[in-house]
Amino acid sequence: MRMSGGVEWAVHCCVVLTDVDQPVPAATLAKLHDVSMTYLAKQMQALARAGLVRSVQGKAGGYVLTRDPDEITVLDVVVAIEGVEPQFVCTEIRQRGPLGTPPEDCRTACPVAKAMLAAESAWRGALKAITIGDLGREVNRGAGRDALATIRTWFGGEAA
Amino acid sequence: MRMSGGVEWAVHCCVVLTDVDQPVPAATLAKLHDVSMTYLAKQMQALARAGLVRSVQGKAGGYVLTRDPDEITVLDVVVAIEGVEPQFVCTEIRQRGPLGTPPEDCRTACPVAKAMLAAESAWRGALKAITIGDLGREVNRGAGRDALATIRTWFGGEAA
DNA sequence: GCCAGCGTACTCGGATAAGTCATGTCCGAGTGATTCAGG
DNA sequence: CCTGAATCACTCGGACATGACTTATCCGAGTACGCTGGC
Repeated sequence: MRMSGGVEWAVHCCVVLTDVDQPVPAATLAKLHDVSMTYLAKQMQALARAGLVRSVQGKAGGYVLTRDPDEITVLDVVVAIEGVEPQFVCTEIRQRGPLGTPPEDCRTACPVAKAMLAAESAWRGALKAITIGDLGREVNRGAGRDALATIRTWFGGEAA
Repeated sequence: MRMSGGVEWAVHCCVVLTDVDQPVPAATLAKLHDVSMTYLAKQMQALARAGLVRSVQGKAGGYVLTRDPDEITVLDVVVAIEGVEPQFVCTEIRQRGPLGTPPEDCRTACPVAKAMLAAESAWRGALKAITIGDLGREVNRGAGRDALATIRTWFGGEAA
């Protein structure tokens, strides 16, 4: 049950996209983080499909956030990359086998599934409570300076 | 990020082992749930390695819980099957690339990692709050009868 | 000096291989119950 | 009838194929910019 490593890249990319006013190409994002350019492109495509970022084609193209960073939760990014399928899927074991519970007695969810889904719900709730904007502010606070502005300036240098 | 399907089997097996007084072989557990006997054996091995169940060899052998069902949390079972590795591993992206944060500024954890780990912690907390004993009682309550006793009786018939 | 058209270079996007892990299976080692002979 | 050991059948345990998914990559489609030529 390991989370895709692409999620970490995607979240970081969203954070640095917080503070830009022009599209940033995937190649620049890859160079900034020193990761595989083509694979990161794949993650950005997923973000675009999910509607979190907007892709701009052409010479000065790239990616831009579609809405305010405070309106994008970490959960949104995770779901965009990992998909919407829940981590636990109940296969209704209780209905199988010689002593299987008859379907008419299965009005309520299987207790095992309930426990798993409750935990998953707690996980989602925690991810939903944090926005990309929060992360950006915390990055700046932790660095003791406006790190995002530095990156934005560097973006300008790369574009030129 | 899908959880192994074996976890569901393992939890159900632990629940039915709640109420037995003699070892139950993996073959019987597989027949009860109508699942692959050999693969379920693998899961039971993992539970034994984790110390949740005790294996008894020989003719009347099988598996028994090692401690009170109320002392075994669902998290214990999940960890036994899935392993202890966290679902999210921070690769310290912030330290890489031309604008990487210098290590001396990385005293505190990366905000992205902090968010992910907080969510994972919430997930673990929810799983830890539910015990195998809880699930057994809920199964009986949902069925409106002592379903576990029925299974125990059936175990006796299988052994004979 | 201004405008239209064209070429170009840069961007994303989906389709395509390789590696890794979960899934599913098999056979050998070990052990407790049974059985059977002897006292 | 009791005791003891040898046998036997049944159990677990780890080593071995298979398939799906994540990871990583490539090439083609599309578009905005910049240049050139004409007005």
